Amino acid sequence: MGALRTPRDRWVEEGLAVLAEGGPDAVRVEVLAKRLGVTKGGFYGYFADREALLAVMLDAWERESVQEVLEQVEQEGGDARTRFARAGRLTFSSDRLLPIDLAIRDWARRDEAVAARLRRVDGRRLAYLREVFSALHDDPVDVEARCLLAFCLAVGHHFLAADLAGGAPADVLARAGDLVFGEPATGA
Amino acid sequence: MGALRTPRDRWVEEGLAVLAEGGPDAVRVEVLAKRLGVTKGGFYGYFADREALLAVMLDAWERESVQEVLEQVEQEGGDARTRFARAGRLTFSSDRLLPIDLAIRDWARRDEAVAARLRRVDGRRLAYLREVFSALHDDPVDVEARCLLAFCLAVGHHFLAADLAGGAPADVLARAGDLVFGEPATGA
Amino acid sequence: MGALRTPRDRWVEEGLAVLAEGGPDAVRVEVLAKRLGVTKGGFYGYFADREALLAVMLDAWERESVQEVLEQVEQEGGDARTRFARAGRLTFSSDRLLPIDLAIRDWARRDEAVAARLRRVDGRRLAYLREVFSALHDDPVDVEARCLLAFCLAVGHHFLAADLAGGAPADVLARAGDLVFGEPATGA
Amino acid sequence: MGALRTPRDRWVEEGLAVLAEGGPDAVRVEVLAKRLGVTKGGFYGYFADREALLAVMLDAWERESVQEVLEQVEQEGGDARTRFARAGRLTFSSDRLLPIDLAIRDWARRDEAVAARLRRVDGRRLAYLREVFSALHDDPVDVEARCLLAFCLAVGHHFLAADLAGGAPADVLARAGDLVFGEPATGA
DNA sequence: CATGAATGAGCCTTCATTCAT
DNA sequence: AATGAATGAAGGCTCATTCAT
Repeated sequence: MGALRTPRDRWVEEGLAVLAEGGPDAVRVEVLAKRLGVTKGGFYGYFADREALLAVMLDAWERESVQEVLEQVEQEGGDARTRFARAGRLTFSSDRLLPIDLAIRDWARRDEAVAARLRRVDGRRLAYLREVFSALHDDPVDVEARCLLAFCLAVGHHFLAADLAGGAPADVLARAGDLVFGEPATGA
Repeated sequence: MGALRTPRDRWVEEGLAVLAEGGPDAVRVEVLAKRLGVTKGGFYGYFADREALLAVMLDAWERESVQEVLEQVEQEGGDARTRFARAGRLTFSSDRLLPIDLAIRDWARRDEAVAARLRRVDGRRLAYLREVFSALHDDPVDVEARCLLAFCLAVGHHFLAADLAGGAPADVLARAGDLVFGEPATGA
Repeated sequence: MGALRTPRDRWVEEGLAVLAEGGPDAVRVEVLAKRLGVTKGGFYGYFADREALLAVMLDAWERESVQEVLEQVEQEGGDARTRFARAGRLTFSSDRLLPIDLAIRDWARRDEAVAARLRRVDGRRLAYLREVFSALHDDPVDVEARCLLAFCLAVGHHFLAADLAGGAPADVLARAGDLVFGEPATGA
Repeated sequence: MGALRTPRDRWVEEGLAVLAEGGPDAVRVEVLAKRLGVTKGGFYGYFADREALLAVMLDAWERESVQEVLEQVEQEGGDARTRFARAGRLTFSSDRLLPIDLAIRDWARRDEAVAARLRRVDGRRLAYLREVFSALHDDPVDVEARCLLAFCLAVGHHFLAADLAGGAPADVLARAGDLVFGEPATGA
């Protein structure tokens, strides 16, 4: 998807790939040029400077990670938990989007402009989560608490290194999901 | 605590401070020298190169974040939830340790040697968590799921940017804790 | 006056404007293109390279600063001092020509080809000056000395920075003129 | 004089030499490094950036061209015209100072900070000139006019390219001096 | 012709590293 | 050990120039 649209887009695409791999400090004009097989001089025909590229990269990520994901989710329909799972999968299981998302989360801790963008994105995701949980629980505090847990689970387990992280067996993850969703069937 | 022990330790200390503020890429010999008020040439009397400092920094962090925290927790005693809360507070509420912990989590995603260390640390924390939850729940799968949730909650919410993150009201956080701990008494 | 004749001339015109503002180093193809609202690629349809433009710029300046000025001066007639004053005004009071003239004077100190052109131009101006002063003074040495002084006064005061430079009151400038022209009537 | 004092001074010295030869745009860190036989990296141990060097260069020039010249002039004594001639010779006949002075004059036309410095320097020179001429003439307007002429003569003829400039025979220059100084004995 | 795209050289600046003192 | 000085590699940015369309 978007292998090589305009040459400008290729810089953005490659920038996001490097961001995912090495964080914002690794996004260097020279590195991108080498990966794209062009010379770095050409970069400045598309962007005023490195900062400008980073901004455009964030624009692209913001657009892609909210609009496109939600559109796809709603198009396919399903009940609350189904749609939630699909949104989560699209965002947090995408080999492409997930590492970018995690890199931006770390970046946001040091750069207020990035934090503002992440707030916008997470805000929309949260709104979506609230909608899902509101269909399952009445108590507003309960809904908020479950939103928080779901979000932390989705994001946080990628920052965990113990065996429980990637290596958590399916039944443990499923049980954790049950706890968050509050399935009364859990105990059964 | 350990403000300026040996001059070598001061490099490590300052390195961890910069790591917390700007990530591993920001840990530059020149920056540390300026902050310490010495010349960078002296650095190489203590460390072979920049890599060596990073390794020693990780050693120091590993020691401090596991041994020292757990020692202090066990020394003061208390029931499961109390000891858990204290361990969490020592690790995740420390103005000093928390930002280092988060920086290392991100770093670990790109550097396998760092990831290995974080696995060791998180492994010990997880073992402690398991102990806590085993006292409250019998089903091993349940215990694992609650460990996972507790850990994700503790770590993950620092990587969230929406209003729910830092701005979550106390009652929402408390309810989330209840859900994780599975206190039947909460709803009553 | 010659605002936009042929598109080629517009490059020359703009080049001279930039030369006046920032000296020869500031005459860059990219800058001119931006000021002209075209792309720099088109430049090479008119000029072999940057050097060629500089040469054509000097051609244009030489033509304009000698032929056109003198033509206009002679056309209008008058006595020696009147014609001199007019020539001086046309050259050294023109918002357009003066800054170009000064820029080229400095440039000539570093580039022999430019110096050669300036010698041609100044030579013709000097010949004109000689004519003027010969009508007022008999001693050839006196004429030469007054030519030198008049020329230095006209050119030099633009390179002075003290209060006497731009801020010289009218009566001081007039008195300096009297001294150069040697009007015996001045003291009377 | 000042062949190789501190290594830092060598950068300044070389910077002034290049300024004299090629103007401020020619003062490039890389060029200076090559001329000094060192690598450009070392430059930044002495100066924050290229701008800082330019500022220090101007400091050095200002000091040298005012203090040192006037000190030497006054030390040796003599009558007005003698001291004036010596000051002029020290400033405008120095193979070292003259080209720097001319380069700075041109630079000052485009850079207000440089213009401010040149105003300071020219101001002090003008004060000195006034002193000289006041001893010879009573009328203040006359004194100012002769100051202006003397200054323009000293500076301006270096910006002239005609044969009259460098090639003016000694008797013409002497006569010009007579006109400026207003020697009544000239005709004798 | 004029444009968009790219090249390559040059320059500014940073920084890890070395070394004589 | 610590400093001052220097090195060399890297990376950001500019700009003259070329070329296909």
